[in-house]
Amino acid sequence: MKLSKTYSPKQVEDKIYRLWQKSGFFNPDKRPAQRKKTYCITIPPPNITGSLHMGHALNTVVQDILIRFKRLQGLRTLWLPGTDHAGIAAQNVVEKELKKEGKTRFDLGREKFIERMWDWKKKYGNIILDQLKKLGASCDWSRKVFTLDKNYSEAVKTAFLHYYKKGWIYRGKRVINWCPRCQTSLSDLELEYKEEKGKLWYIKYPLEQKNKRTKEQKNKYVLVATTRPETMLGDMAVAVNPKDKRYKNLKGKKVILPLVEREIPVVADNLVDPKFGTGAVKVTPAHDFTDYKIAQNHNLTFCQIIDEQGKITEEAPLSYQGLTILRARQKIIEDLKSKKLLEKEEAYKISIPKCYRCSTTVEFIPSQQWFLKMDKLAKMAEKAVRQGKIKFIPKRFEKTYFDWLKNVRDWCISRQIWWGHKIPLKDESDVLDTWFSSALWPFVTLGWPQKNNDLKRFYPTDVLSTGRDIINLWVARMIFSGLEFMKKVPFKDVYVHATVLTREGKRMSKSLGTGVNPLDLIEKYGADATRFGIAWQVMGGQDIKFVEDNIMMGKKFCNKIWNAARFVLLEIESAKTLLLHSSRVLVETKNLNNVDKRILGELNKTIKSVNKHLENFQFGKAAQVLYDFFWHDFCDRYIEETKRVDIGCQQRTQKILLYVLLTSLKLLHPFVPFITEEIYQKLPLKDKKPCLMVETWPNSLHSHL
RNA sequence: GGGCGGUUAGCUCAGCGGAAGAGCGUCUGGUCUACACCCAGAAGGUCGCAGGUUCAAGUCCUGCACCGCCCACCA
Repeated sequence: MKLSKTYSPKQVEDKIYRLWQKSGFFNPDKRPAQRKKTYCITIPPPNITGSLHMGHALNTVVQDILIRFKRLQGLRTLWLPGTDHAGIAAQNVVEKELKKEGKTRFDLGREKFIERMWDWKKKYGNIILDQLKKLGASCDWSRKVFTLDKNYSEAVKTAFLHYYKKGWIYRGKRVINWCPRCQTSLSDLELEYKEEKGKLWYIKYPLEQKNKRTKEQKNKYVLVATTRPETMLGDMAVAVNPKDKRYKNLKGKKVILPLVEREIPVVADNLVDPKFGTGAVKVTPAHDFTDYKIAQNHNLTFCQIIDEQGKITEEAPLSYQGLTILRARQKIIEDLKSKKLLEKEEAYKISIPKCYRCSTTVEFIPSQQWFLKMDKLAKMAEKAVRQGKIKFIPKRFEKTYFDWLKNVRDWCISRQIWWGHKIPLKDESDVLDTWFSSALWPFVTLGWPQKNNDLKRFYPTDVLSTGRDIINLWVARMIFSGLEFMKKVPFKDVYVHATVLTREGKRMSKSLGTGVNPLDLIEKYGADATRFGIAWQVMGGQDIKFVEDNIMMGKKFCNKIWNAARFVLLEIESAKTLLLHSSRVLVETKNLNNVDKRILGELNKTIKSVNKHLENFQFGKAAQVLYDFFWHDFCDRYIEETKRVDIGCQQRTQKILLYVLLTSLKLLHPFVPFITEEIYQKLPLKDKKPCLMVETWPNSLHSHL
């Protein structure tokens, strides 16, 4: 029973984690004596390519606190873990490996390449889950799911065919986002816009001259402003706003598209912003979404001049064919200059769409793809939140969700990569957007489409905890999928956790070396200290500027807990037979002196406060309340008082010491599970549970104190 | 172009209508037996700026500035 003077996490953590795993109590079916009520969180499945960063750490801490809290309260608690196959992201990693060998995926062929993907997955795919264990995550590993498991694939197929039969999935040639490097389409949410310095070029589009002898018409032209002159090769019109008086006379006229020498009409459309540039814009239906709409409004045809490699197609004049976009741009500018058709150029800030997985500039090109109709699904998803069936915490993130749903376009669900779920139709070689399968996560993990026991018991799940960057990418799609396939929302609360930033308030970035590796923190301070320090900083959804000082505070606090326990164990050593039933509330309340009453009263307040804060996702507040009680009320005041106490009172004091310690351990356990478990294992209690993890959460009973 | 969040002690943050708080850091003192990753105590803030509401405002309202994030069809 002798404890070392300082707490050493390394001697405790792995041992305790093994103890938990051996107990089987992460699995709700193995845990004895619990209430019927369930509590379930399906983990946001990390990508198999991922390695733990501070965002994961924060999210893991949050979820594990909730799960352990509810488990102690006696609920049938399931935290279901798993990983995501991460289509493009994972494929890119293996393609990079291949590149080192001087090969591409096309050299291997589809089948071999997918074999290679699975090899990679087997080797590295579970690393991140092992890292979660280091943090103490109490997931039921026996239920672990991977989004390409056989059952999962079946479920995806079922879901696809369900939509297909309903007529909500259709195939069509549309302008889509295309990554020339990944060689695949991307959904709107898979783009990241980056602001760059660009230019705005003003180009003269000469008016068609029917009668060459009319002098007035000579040298007449429409001035058009563009940031992407190369797309002019595919222009099918020039458009102006119908209310724009400057161009009143141009209606019905035609202009000659420079360099191509093609005749194109001037059209009037409300989509044109008269304040931009000259108020007259070029219309390239094949390579711009707005232009595509304008083209539809005026029955214009396409002319695709950029291909899937990002090169100029044969639709363009010969001299430009095969050039890359940048080369084509240069040449076009030169050619325009020499023809004196370039009026001027201005510096201009421009937002460039980049592939969110490889940062290559994305092109807009027409392509044959599969789409999922969004109108009805979006309405369902919106309604569920409006009716309060799902709550966002903090509430303001509802807005992000509603705004997206309001304007959402049909979801392009086909991808031209190989790693993923194949579209389950004959002669289809495309795979589904990785988010199509992720969208089914909360119920497929529980067994859907089979109607098994887990699905019945645990769906709808209770909380989804996630970062704000995937509210639409993932959360919204889970919500409508849940409503469509289960007829019920997939979770009741969406907790949108803080973003962990650097001390300077910037995004943590691996490549810039500004990231903090949680594993380093665990190594340096211990898992409990890391958890407590992180939880301490979780305040009302506010972003966290990470400072390591807080982890140090966590470490000191752990040491304080350790030493308080040492003291209590020393104090009660003399009382050979013990003392407390772990489940019994206390001790008789007579014979208490004021010091006793005070500590028990404070303890009582602390229990109430911790309950309240945890129910409200106020992790930082709960941590601070506990810290304050344990350190100041218990250690600084009560323990110091007991050192002065008369010998006659000892036994009562011993009981209170043990009682307050035990109760504190229970309250602290969700935050610092390892150290509290380790101490619990050493307490002399009469009817000790096998683990603190499955003890009974304290009631706040002694209000009369 | 819209929207959201932030601006409080040297640092990171609580407080959101009634006498300025925590952790870390700093300083002073202490420590024979739980802990120096300790104890007792102290210093340190005209609560971003300017107006307004109120008996009373970090706390509510209006405007502005700076920092950060999100959305958008600025071609």
